[in-house]
Amino acid sequence: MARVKTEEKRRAILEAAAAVFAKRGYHATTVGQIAKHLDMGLGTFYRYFQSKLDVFHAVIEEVMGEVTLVLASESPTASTSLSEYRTQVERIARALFAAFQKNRSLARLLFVEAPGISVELNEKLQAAVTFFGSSTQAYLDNGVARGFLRPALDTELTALAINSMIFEGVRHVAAAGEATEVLERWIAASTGLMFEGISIRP
Amino acid sequence: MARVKTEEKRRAILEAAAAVFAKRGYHATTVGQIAKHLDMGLGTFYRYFQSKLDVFHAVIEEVMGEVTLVLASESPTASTSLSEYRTQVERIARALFAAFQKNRSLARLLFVEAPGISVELNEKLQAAVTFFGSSTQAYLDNGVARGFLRPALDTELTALAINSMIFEGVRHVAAAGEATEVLERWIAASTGLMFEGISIRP
Amino acid sequence: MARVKTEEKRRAILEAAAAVFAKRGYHATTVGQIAKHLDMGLGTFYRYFQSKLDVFHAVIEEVMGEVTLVLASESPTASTSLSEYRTQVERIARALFAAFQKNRSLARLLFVEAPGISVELNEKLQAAVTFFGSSTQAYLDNGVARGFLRPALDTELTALAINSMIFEGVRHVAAAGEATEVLERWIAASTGLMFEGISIRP
Amino acid sequence: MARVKTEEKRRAILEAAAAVFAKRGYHATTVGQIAKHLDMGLGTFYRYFQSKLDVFHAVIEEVMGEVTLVLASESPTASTSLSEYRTQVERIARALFAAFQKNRSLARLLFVEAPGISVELNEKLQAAVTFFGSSTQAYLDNGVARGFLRPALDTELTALAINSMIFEGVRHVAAAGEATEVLERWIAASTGLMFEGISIRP
DNA sequence: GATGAATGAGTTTTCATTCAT
DNA sequence: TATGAATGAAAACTCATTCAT
Repeated sequence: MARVKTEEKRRAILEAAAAVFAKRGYHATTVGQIAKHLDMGLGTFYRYFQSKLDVFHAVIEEVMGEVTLVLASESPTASTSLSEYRTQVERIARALFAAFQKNRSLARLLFVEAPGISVELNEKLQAAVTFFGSSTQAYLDNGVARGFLRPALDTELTALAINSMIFEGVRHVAAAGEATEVLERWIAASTGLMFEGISIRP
Repeated sequence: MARVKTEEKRRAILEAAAAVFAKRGYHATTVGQIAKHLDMGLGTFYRYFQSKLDVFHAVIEEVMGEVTLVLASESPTASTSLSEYRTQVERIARALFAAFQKNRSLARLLFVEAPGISVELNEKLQAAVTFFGSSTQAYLDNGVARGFLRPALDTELTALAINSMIFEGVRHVAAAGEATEVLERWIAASTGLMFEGISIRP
Repeated sequence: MARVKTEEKRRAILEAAAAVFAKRGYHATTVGQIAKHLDMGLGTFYRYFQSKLDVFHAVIEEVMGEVTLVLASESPTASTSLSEYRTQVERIARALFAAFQKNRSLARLLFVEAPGISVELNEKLQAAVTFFGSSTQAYLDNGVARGFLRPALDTELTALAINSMIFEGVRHVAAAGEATEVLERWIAASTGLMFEGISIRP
Repeated sequence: MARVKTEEKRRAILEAAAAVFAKRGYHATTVGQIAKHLDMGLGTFYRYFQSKLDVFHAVIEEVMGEVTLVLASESPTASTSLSEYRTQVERIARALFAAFQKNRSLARLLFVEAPGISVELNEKLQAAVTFFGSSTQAYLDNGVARGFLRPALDTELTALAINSMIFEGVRHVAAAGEATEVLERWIAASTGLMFEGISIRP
């Protein structure tokens, strides 16, 4: 039971920290502000997290976990045709947007704050980007193998380029406030670019 | 003569600052480190820049200036055919890579550190991103008007998506050390994606 | 209980600050010296006062409060005869001397340091001087109205002149160390001057 | 000739320093400001004065010198009657007011800034006050000896009380801007107080 | 477990003074 | 003699972290 209570409190602190970090940024946030956000003693914070950096790591991991969850819910080899894959991509994109839509500032935290905080964090971020890259690459490889994507595709780097578009989309839409319309336009534009390119078809 | 010397010293401090900022990040950098990097008294720094933030602004503006220079050297309406435009895009990409190749960490500074430092700086960055966006959009509009790009193109958002790919490329190649080979692969992959998309042509 | 302890500590810092300020002057005093005076960490000071200027304001207000208290305990219209008024003046003078006797250097702080520190403080001081002036003027007006003071008296400026004598007396006696004798002489001299003037009576 | 030029320059710096000190106060004044006031190199200052404190001492001595000059132009034993002495006192008061009227802020410098700067300066000021005291006392002793002042006068402390009135008058009139009227009222009020006291004559 | 007072290392910034030109 | 670039000591202030209650 104490276990449960402890876990709950840790979770509460984590969420308060995420909120304050998202609002003020890592450096401008003080541990005192996080504590006050919960009407909690300053010292209590240190019973649940070792340091300010520690809770920031936890927040970032939480966010990365959600992204991972989205990716894990889809299979890279599920699609057998172009249209299936396109549908799958749109589904993934929407899920990612939704994850960040909950708290738009989290995107800023993840993409803007985090890499500048510590080498360790930056490496973790880079690892995640690489992981997302190989994940996307697996989808592309599947498409090439099944013959519905171009055979000459440099799947490794193309995967990175696609991911950058997706994450930029998250950033952009997150910045655009109430954004359902922008979201739809972004998905249309980026999947259009991704699947057909910009040049006119012969 | 004093004028010249002063300008030289200011430049030297600017470059030292850029180096240290790039290496350690804004917050982890102390003015003392910048001074020590030049074997210079701490107070001397303050003869040339008003504050740590001041020199950081100057560094960022310097970098943005170089990017602007690259874009300004090309005309959005110069290309009259698909192949001309594709050549132009590759030329711009190479020039951008070269600009950041001088000091690879500058990309990190610009894209990762800067937005989190001050509201003013963030706005400046956002303005630049928007500007680069409209610039790219002008190229796309030209292509649509001349009939060599898809007529249905959402040129505004597609421009942002393309830019995100390009800047991610800069980041990626910059991170890859000695990188001529990676650069060529990136350019091939991203222009391939950009012009033809990933799907097999009917 | 914490409330009480907090108030006590604040008071202790206030008194330590008064002592150091009185001894070394505002500018020559460092917050570190105040802290060391109490064998206290530097940061602790900033838990109780916002800044060095803040604690100085508090010290000055404390001193001005004591003076105001002395004046408030007497009524300008109480005296109905010359001898009553003379007794009242001596009583006020003694009370003022006593107030500053506790810590002699406070007079220096109030009259010498304070006006040069900040515009705000100077205005507060000027307001106090003006207030003490009108207070004294009320006593003089009472005496004129009751017919025991000279009818032609310029009560406004004469009040200021009298006050300057009194405060100079405070300063002088404060500077004279163990001073009962000097105090008595000063009171005799200044009330003699005040009531009879220096010229021989016809 | 060089001698003369040197003396002139020193004088110019002295006056510039007085002006800036008077305007901004000792601590807020920087040596650079004094130099700029003369369109002069910063280093040049140090060819004429050893330090910032050095020039401040010189400025204060200059002001005290003027006061001394006023006192020296009168003789404590010159007056042989009450009316002669009263005329003499008014003459001295006017001369003192005139000396400070040239630059009103000098009064603030002398009475407010100076005592807080250094122990040495404070002692010099105290010595001056004592000196002015004995000077005034000599006048009073003369009056008592010649029989036109009260024989019981405590001439030492009465002298200090009178001086405090006079200097407070300088301060007050100096603070009152264009002040001929205030000056006349002050002289009337303070000499009235000084010679006749406030009580009605029997 | 909870608290919050105490701490002091670490940073930015100023400016009197020096000294090479 | 004049200059002003260079210097670094000194001071205010912040805040993550500790620990006694």
